[in-house]
Amino acid sequence: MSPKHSASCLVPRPTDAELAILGVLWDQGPSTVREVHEALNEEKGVGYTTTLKLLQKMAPKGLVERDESARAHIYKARSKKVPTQRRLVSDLLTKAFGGCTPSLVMQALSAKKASKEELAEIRRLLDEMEKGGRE
Amino acid sequence: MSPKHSASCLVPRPTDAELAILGVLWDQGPSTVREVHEALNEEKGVGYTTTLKLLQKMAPKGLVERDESARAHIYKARSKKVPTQRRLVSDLLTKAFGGCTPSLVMQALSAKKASKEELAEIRRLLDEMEKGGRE
DNA sequence: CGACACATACGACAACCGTCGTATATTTAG
DNA sequence: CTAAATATACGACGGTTGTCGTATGTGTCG
Repeated sequence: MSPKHSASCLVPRPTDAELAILGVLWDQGPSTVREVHEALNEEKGVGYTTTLKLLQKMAPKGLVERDESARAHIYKARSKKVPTQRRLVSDLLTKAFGGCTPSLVMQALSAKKASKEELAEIRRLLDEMEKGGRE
Repeated sequence: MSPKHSASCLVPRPTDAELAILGVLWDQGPSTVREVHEALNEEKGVGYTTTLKLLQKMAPKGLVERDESARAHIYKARSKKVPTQRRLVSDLLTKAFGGCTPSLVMQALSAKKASKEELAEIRRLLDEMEKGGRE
């Protein structure tokens, strides 16, 4: 039993709005409030102070950290992308699928038709998975 | 473009507690409040009136419907299992994975190690998927 | 210097979620 | 018939979310 994963248990599950912000930080790397805000507002129009407040609330939660050395504080994602994704999907798996992975995968595939390339990639994942850890 | 899916767009996304209740209704079929409550309380202890209120709030949302002909009202899931699952996973796909299905599948597989049988089943799904709708 | 742009801080707020207590009506047991 | 059990109705509340307005401090440019 590797003491690796489990990632971040103290960090709460990000809400939708928080996830959108994290997405920007994951994409762009450390950013000022304004940078986050503008990247976000390409999609939906929300006030600048809203983004600011969101970021401020996310810091004590451990979702982001900030560097206040400059006048415009720099925010940086603290919860990493992959563990967060894994956590969210794991949550959904237990809460909505009773832990049945194939069922979730099936719904994922039928929710959005995957391209031929994507299907091939998933197949490759299965191969690696079977080669690697055996149950 | 088949006018099939899209399922229920008026129905709001069920919250965690609502999803737990829907799970019971999907399993047991139409049930009284007490039946739902007791099935739910195998896991976690919550007051009877809490379950009652939840169900009452879910009715106007369209998540459940109720038959008040008997003294003990009978509640019945109105949002079906598979479309709801699909909706939830589709939501997660866009909000947390940028629509990249293989990434979601990969995280799903590494979140909970799937058994050999499950992996085989997923493979079967992929076969069917490739045989069926081509993009 | 003075005015304006821009940064953070922070209180307020409406909506929602899950929780429960209590009131009230109805059935059932004795 | 009366009392206990059981059902629904519903108000209330503490916590969270996402939204914003406003106050205030700090650069910058003419």
